[in-house]
Amino acid sequence: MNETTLCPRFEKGMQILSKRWTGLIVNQLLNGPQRFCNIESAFPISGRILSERLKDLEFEGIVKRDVYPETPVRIEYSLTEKGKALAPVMVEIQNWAQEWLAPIQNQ
Amino acid sequence: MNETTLCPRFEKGMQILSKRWTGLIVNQLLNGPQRFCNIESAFPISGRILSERLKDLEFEGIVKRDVYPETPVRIEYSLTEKGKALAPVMVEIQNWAQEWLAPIQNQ
DNA sequence: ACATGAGCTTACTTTAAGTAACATGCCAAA
DNA sequence: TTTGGCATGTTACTTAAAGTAAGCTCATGT
Repeated sequence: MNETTLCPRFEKGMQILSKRWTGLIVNQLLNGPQRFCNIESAFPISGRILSERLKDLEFEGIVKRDVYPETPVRIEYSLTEKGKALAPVMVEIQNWAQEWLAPIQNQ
Repeated sequence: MNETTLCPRFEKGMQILSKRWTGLIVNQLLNGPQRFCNIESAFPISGRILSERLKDLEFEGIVKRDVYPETPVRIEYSLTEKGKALAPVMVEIQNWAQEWLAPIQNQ
C-alpha cells in the first residue's frame, strides 16, 4: 500500500473515467449538447449524482455548461475540446464490448 | 430515472471499467503475469479490494488465476484474451491523459 | 514451539451513491 | 392572486461500496 510509480497522468485519467457514470455521461454528450433532464433520462442515474458528476466534469474542463435564460430556463451541457478528445476511448470501449461481451449473458 | 436505451454491451463494459481500480489493475497486468503482492504494491489499493476486484475480473473472464503450489504458494494473475483485448482502450486513455492532463496540475 | 511469507478473510469505520422531498425562478391558467 | 408546472438543482436521510487493521492458513525453516 505505497505510492504509485505509474504515469501520474494515466492514473489521473483513470481516476476520472473510473467514477461511476462518468463514462456514460461523456459518451452521451458525444451525441451533441444536451440538457440535464435529457441526460438524466438516458440511463438510471439519480439527479443528485448527475448534478455532482456534471460539476466534477466541468471542473475538470471536460464539460461546458451554457445557460439560456429562456422560460423555463434551459441549460445545455456539452463537451469541451478536452472532452471531445475522449471519443477514441469511447470507441475502443465500444469495440471491445461489441467483440467480447455477449448480448445475452456475459461469459 | 428510467431504463436505458443505450447499447447494453457498451453499458456493461463501462460498468466493468468504471469500478475503482479495475482499469489500473488491467493496465498493470498488461505488463505480464503478476502476483498479488506485486499488484498490491503497484498502487495504493487495499488488499481487501484487490482481492475482490481480481475475483470480479476472473468472473468476467478478463483475468486468469494460476496457482503454483510452491512454498510459499505462488499465485499468478494474468490477462485472458478478453483481458488483453482491452489494451487499445488503455492506450487511448493513456494518449488522452498524455495530451490533456497537465503533469503539474490539471486544467 | 515459534516465526515467516503469500494470499486471503473477517470485523469495523469512513466515504460514496441512491431516494425522496423540497427550494427557486419564472410564467400561465384558474 | 393563489395555484400549478417546468427545469434545475439542493438538502436530509438511508443503503452500498471502499478503506483499515487484525487475524487465519498452509508449508517450511530455525
